[in-house]
Amino acid sequence: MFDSLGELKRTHYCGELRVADAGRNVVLMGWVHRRRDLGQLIFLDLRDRAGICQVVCNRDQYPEAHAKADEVRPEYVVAVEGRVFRRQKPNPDLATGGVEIMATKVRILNNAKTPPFQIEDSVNANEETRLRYRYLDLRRSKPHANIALRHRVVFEIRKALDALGFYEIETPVLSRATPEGARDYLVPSRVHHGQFYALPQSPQIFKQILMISGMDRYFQIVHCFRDEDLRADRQPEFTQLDLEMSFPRQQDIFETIERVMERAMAVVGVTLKRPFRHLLYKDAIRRYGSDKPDLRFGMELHDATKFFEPARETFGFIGNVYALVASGAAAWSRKQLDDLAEQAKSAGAKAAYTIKVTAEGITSSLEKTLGADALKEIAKATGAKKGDLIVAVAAKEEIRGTDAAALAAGQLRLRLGEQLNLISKDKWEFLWITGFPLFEWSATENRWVSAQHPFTGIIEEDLDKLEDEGKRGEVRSKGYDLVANGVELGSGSIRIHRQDVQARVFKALGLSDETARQRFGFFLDALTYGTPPHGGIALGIDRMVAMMAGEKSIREVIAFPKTTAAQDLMAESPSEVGADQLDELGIELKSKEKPTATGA
RNA sequence: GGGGACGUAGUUCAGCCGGCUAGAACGCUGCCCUGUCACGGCAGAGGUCGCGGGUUCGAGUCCCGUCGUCCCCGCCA
Repeated sequence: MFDSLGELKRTHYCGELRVADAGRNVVLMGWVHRRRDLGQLIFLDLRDRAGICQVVCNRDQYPEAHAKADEVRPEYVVAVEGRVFRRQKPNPDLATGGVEIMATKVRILNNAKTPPFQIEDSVNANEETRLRYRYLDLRRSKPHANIALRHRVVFEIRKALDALGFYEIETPVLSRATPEGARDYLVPSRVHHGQFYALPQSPQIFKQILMISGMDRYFQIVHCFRDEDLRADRQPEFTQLDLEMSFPRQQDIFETIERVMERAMAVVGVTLKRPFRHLLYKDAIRRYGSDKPDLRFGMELHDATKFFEPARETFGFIGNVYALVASGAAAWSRKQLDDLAEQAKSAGAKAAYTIKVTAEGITSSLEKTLGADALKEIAKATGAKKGDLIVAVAAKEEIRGTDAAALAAGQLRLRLGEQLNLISKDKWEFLWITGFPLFEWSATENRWVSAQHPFTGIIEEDLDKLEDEGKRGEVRSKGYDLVANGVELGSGSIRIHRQDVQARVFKALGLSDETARQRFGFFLDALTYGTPPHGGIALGIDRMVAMMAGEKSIREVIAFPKTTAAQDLMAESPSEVGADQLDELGIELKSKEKPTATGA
């Protein structure tokens, strides 16, 4: 039943044919999307990556082609030779709907089992099935379009950076473990038993060394690895646009990225306003309760602490109180208010205190405690209008070094923005966040840790605070984040290029000279041989493309993603390895799990 | 590590307070059909109700455990 391709040459993609092609002899190749058998006539919808085209097989005119079409089933791979005809009854739902192919020859190049789900965007298969048969899933137009979009975005990024004089340089995938930060993926060495490579969490040190090497401008579209639990926006291996420049002002890095983003966004027809907005970290927290604020809507936080001061003990709240104005929510039902209280709690608030501003006046259960005048003042201070609901929150618990109440209010702001439909889907708000603290307090480790990584530069006037334990939380870094629509797309910094400053940071982090040498010795050595001022950034390609594609999960823009249990359902990785392989690596398993009755 | 949702034909799902000989749609198989395009018509096949245990006269349904997928918290410099 199978035919060979022979000398047959494809002339067009199925999806490209138009009325202007009528009269042409063409050869198409693709998958049988659907077959409609009317007896004398068989219609085949032939599909390839460009789209779908209808093929007609007529028993009277071309009996052999018809006989082949009779054998064909969905997802068979076929070649069709024929002539393009203008259709008498066009199909407006199809890009190629104005034409059809009268088949003179049909060749069956391969058969196919009945697929577990139909290759059709409108047919929902659950993600587990889709991932197990990812090759079939990717035949569908939406997943295909996402992967194609990713290609175009990455290609534009490469073109933009090439135009700006960047070299694309590959850095090692087998490297060394860096105990700071996320858990490493380790690869055992066969040659050196007991020693391990680590897969890079980022090429951070290598790209800085490339600056020391005089490469001046480096970039890489690079896979990075972190052995941490997964989320909709987190995979164990993910792709970054990593770049680094020598002798840059912060402004130069911003301009570079803004140009790159401008070209990338143009792929989906979005024109970005340059330059991007800037916001200081402390202002982002104070005004939006987030270090990655979504600026597609307003609803800024109002500091209402002083109004709530008389109730501090009664309510037993700690820290500050922030108020949000939910416009039009004064009319919310009891159930909606209950939901709001629930959401406030899950956002980290102790409770949600509400004040209704209506034509009849200002009403709230807070009146007893705060007094009617205070309510009026709050309404005035927040600018609430009639019909609005003021929601005030305090933090559930204190978090050292951060304003927990602001963060809770920020979370609530996002949910309210969504509920009140304030977020327009086609808006794009990019901004830079700067002025981050260099250190943050780690409650689990009970010490100061780098907010970003230990090579982040320091604002000069704060250098003196490095040695002052009490002021460590006040040291500002030269780091910056790129935020778009409330999503952190990337972060970077001007780096430390002086070894004396680097040594002081390690000391402030509580790393002894010895430990620092042990972990970063080769890098510290390199720093001493004439390191230029340098800085850079890394952007998450998966998140970027997911946003552009309108997808919630980055799995939708990764060809072969892993599940939340870090498995590849198609390739069935990770997998056990043979005893001989382990033996070669000098590895002995501690205990081998007995396969369960239900096991794979 | 913790919390939540889900798991029933190939697929997506329904199955109420325990009575099921487990249904629907799509898909699949065979036959018919010259203008279909989610073709249509007729006939048919297809199930370890994720897995294990328990309660019960009786379990898809209730209970316990377990496995898997997804979402969230922790974690992710």
